[in-house]
Amino acid sequence: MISERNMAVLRAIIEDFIATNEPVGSKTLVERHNFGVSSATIRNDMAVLEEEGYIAAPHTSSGRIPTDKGYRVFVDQLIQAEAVTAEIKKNFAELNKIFAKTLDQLTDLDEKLQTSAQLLAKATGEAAVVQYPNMKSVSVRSVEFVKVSEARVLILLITDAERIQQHVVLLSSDVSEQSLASLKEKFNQVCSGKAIESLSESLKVLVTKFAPEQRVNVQILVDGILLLIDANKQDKVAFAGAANLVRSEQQFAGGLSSLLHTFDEQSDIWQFLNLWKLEAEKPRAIIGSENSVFELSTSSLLLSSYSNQGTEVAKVAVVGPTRMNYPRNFAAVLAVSKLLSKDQED
Amino acid sequence: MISERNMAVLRAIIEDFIATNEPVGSKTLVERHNFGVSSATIRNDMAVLEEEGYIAAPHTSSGRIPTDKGYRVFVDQLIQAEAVTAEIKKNFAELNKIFAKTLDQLTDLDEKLQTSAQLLAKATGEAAVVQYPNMKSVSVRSVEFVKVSEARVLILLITDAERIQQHVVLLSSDVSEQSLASLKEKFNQVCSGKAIESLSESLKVLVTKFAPEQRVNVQILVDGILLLIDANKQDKVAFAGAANLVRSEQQFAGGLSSLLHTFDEQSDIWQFLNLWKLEAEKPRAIIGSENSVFELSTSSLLLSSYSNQGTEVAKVAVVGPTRMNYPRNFAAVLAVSKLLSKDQED
DNA sequence: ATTGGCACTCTAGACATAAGAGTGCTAAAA
DNA sequence: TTTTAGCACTCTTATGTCTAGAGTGCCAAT
Repeated sequence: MISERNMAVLRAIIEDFIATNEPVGSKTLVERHNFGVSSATIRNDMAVLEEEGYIAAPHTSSGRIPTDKGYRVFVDQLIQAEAVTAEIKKNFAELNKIFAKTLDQLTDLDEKLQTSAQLLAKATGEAAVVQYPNMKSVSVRSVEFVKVSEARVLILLITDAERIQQHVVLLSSDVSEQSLASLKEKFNQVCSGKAIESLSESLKVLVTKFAPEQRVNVQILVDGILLLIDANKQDKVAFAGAANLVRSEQQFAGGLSSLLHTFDEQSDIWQFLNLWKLEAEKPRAIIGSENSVFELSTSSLLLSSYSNQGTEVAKVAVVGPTRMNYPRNFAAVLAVSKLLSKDQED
Repeated sequence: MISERNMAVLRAIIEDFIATNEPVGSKTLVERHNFGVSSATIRNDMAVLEEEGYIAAPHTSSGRIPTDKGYRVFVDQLIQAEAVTAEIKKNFAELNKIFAKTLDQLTDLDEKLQTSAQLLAKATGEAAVVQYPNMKSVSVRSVEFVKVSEARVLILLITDAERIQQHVVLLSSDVSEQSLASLKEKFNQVCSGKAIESLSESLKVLVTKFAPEQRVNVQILVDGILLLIDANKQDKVAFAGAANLVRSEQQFAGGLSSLLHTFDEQSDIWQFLNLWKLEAEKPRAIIGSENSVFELSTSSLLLSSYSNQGTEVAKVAVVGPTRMNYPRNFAAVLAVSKLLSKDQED
C-alpha cells in the first residue's frame, strides 16, 4: 500500500523537518517541492504515512514530524540508494583527504584517537566518540627505562597496540646508565612478548630475584609498570564536540548536564558501544528509542567500526539529534573509521 | 556614610541571592536574618546601598540583586576577614589532602595539568582552566631515541619543564641499535642544554654533517624533533568541567555554545589569563563586567598563580556565574595552585 | 535613628479572545 | 480509481486584560 509517492512525501517531510525543526504541513510541502499534485492529495498520502507510523502529529491540527520509524526507513533507503551513496562517496573522498593529512602525522594511539574524535566532531557539527580497542589482552613489545635526571627514570611501555605509554618514577637512589640498561635487560626477559594480564605475577617474582639492596628500586619500577598496565585494562573512549551538543540541547531527555556526565563515564560508554554489532565498512544508525539509554532516547547514533588486519577492534560514533544530517555524518563517520583501519594495517 | 549594618545587609543580600537566585526584598531579609530592626529600616539601608551602586533592582518594585561592585566589596571583605579566611583554610586543608593524593602520582606535565583541571572542576562544581607554563624559552635536557619496531623510532624530548614528549617516526631503512645510539649521541651534543628556539637552526646544520646516505633518516628525526619543539611553543590550557557550565547556562551572555568555543581556542584563553597580574599565594576574583570578554561578562573568574622556584609560571582559574560560592572556590583554586607550585619545586 | 502605615508600582499568572496553520471529510471532477 | 476543491473543525500561539502579591518609597510619629 505504500506507493512510490508516499515515500517521496516521507522523504520530503524528513528533509524539511531536518532543515527547519518545525512540524511540516501539507501546504508548505507542496509549495517547497514539485509533486505536481495538490495539497489535498498530499494530505491523503500523509494520512497513509501516519497510519503506518512513519510520521506523527504533535497535536490534532498541526504539521507532522517524522517518528523514529520514519527516520529508520529514510536512513535505510539512504544507504541503499545509488545516487545518495554517490553523494556520500564524494563527501567521503574530500573528508578523507583532510583527515589523512592530520592523522598521518600522529603515531601515538592516544593522540590519534583524540584527534580523530575532534576531527569527526568538527566535520559533523555533532559530538563524536572514538572507542579505544580492547587492550586487556595486549602484549608487551618491550619496556624501556630512560634516565631523566639523577634519580628520575622514565618508564616506557611499548605494546603491540601502537601504544607507547610513559610514566616517571623517582628511585630511592641514583642509578648509573649501565645498571639501568642491565635492569632493562632483565625486565624485558620477563615482559617482552607477554600478555599484560600475565605480567603482574611474573613481575612480583622478578623482584625476589634481585639482591636485597636493589629491591627497593626494582619494586618502584615494577609499580610503575603495573600502573601503565592497569591503564590498558581500562575501557576508554575519546570524546569531542561537547559544545555541539549544546546547540541541540532541548533534544536531550534527561537534560544535557546528565548526558555530559554520562560521557564522563568512559567505561560505561565503552560498554555501551559494544552492544551493537556491525559489519565491516557498513556504518549503522541507531535512531531515538531504538537506543536504550534514556538520555539518548531522543537522539541518534551513527556507528562504524575500525579494524586491525581485518578484525574489528573498536568503534567510532557520532551522537546528535535524530534530525541530524545523515548523509554528511555517515560520510564522516565512515571516513574516520576507514582511516583508523588503514593506519593500523600498514 | 556606609555603616556597619549597611555592610551586614549587603552581605546578607548577597548570601541570600547566591542561595536562591531570586531578588531579595526587605521583608524576607529580616525574616531570615536577625538584624533586630524592622523591614522599614532595612529598606533605608538598601536605599543607601543602591545609592552607592552595590545593589540594583531589576525593576521598580522588586527585591534587589547584587551588582558586580557589590560582589566586589563582598569578596574583598571575604579575603580580609579573619573568620572567613579561617574557613577557607579549613576547606583548603581538606582539599589539599585529596588533591595531593591524586596529583603526587602524576609526573608528566600534560597529565598533571589535565588532572588538576578535572579535580578543580569537581571540587568547585564550576568549570576550571589550568594554564600551561610559557614554554617558548624552555631548554632541552636531552633527546632520546628508542627503537619500537624495525624502522620505527620513538623520539623523546625531555625538557626542563617536567615535560616528556613523544613522537614516533618511520625511518626509510632499518637502523641498528648501535647506530641509533651514536645518532643520539650526536643529536644530544647539539640539543642538550639548548633553548628550544635556537634549535631549529642548529638541527638544520647538523643534517649537513652526516654522510649523504644517512641524511634521509637524520632528516626524518630532525623533523620529528621540530614537531615536538613546536608543540612547546603553542600557548595551551587544560580545561575541564564543561558540564558544570550547562547548569548555569542562562548566565552566559553570548550563549553557552560560543563560550565553549572560546575555550576551544587554547591560545586565546592562554593570552587572556595573562592579562591579569597576581601576587603569589593571593587568589584574585574578576567579577562580571570587570572582565572584557563578552561571553564572560556575566560570570566570575577566580584566579591564582602557581610558581616554579618562586617565580610565577602560570595560572589556575575557576569560571562560573557571579553568584558562585566564593569561599569554597577560593579555597579550591588556592589548593590546586599551591600543589602545582610545590610539585615544581622539589 | 527607627518605625508603622499606606499609596503606589511592577510582575506573574489566569483567563479570554482572535488569527493562522493545518487537518479530515465529502462530493465532484478527471 | 485517483485527484481535487471546498469547508467546517481543531489546536496553537500571540495578544490583551485583569488581579493578587511582593516590594518599594515616603511621611509622620516615636
